[in-house]
Amino acid sequence: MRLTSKGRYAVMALVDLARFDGINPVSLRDISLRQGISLDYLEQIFSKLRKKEIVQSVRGTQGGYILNKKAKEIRLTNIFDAVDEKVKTVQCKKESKKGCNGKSTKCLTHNLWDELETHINNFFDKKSLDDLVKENFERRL
Amino acid sequence: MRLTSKGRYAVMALVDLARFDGINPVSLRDISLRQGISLDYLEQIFSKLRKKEIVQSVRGTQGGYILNKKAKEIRLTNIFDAVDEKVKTVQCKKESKKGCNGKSTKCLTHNLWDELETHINNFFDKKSLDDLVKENFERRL
DNA sequence: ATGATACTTGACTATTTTAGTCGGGTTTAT
DNA sequence: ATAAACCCGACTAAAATAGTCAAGTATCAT
Repeated sequence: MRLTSKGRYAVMALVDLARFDGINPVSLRDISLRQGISLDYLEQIFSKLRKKEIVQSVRGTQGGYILNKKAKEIRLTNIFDAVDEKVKTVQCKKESKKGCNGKSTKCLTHNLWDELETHINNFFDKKSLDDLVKENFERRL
Repeated sequence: MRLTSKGRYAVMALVDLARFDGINPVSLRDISLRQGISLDYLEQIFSKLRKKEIVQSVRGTQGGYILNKKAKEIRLTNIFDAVDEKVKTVQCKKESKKGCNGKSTKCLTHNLWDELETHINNFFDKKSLDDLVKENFERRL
């Protein structure tokens, strides 16, 4: 299982943004340069973040993005959700009446994968953007 | 992040095998039919499991595979490791002196991804094949 | 012996996902 | 006016995934 760049970049970019937040909007160009992420790709990512109301945009010169909520209230879950970084341990649709692999019953390991999914999501639920900024700050002392 | 079929199938197949283990070798054909997994694909998977000494093969008619260790001693970690299902949260090579994304320092969120990796691997370390067989048995009562 | 069953191996391929790129906008401060 | 920035949709190359396929070899039952 691997984390995709989109999810990773979204978090990196938001941590970067959060560190400067409250003063001026931060432009994607700056984030792109600091974090080494393609500007075009960042635009895609921030478009999603804006639609999910995690950030607000400021257009025009001197524009950029600012957080739309307190960093403490933004959790990894929210970020990943916004950019469609989902945790998927099974193929089978949840809604489907059928079991896994086209069988009529749930596969032998269905519960296991559900547990795993919960385990990972718990981690994402616990971490807020604020936590990340603070951890990062402490590391630098 | 998604779990690949290879990893999922490996675990499903081993749980299936473990339930019949101790009596006779279990053929991949049977596992294929019961679990709805392509026989050819199972052969690839079991080839890896055998090389990592998780199963033993018995050739010829009435042949198949048997566990090479006690189910209690086989952990998800071992299984995933055998079939190259790795947990990868960062792109950057561990060995590389350089940081992430070609920068000279570690990325702002490097610690986070390391933590996540550990969190997931802990889950895999705790679960043994025996646990899975038992859980499955209890569900059926 | 011989046929059937089952493991063994390696190469090949189609599909899907990922990770972007590209080209055109629109808005706004200076 | 113009440059800096956001905005949007379509396109594409590369990688990973999920298999398939072909040609074996070993062993058992008869």
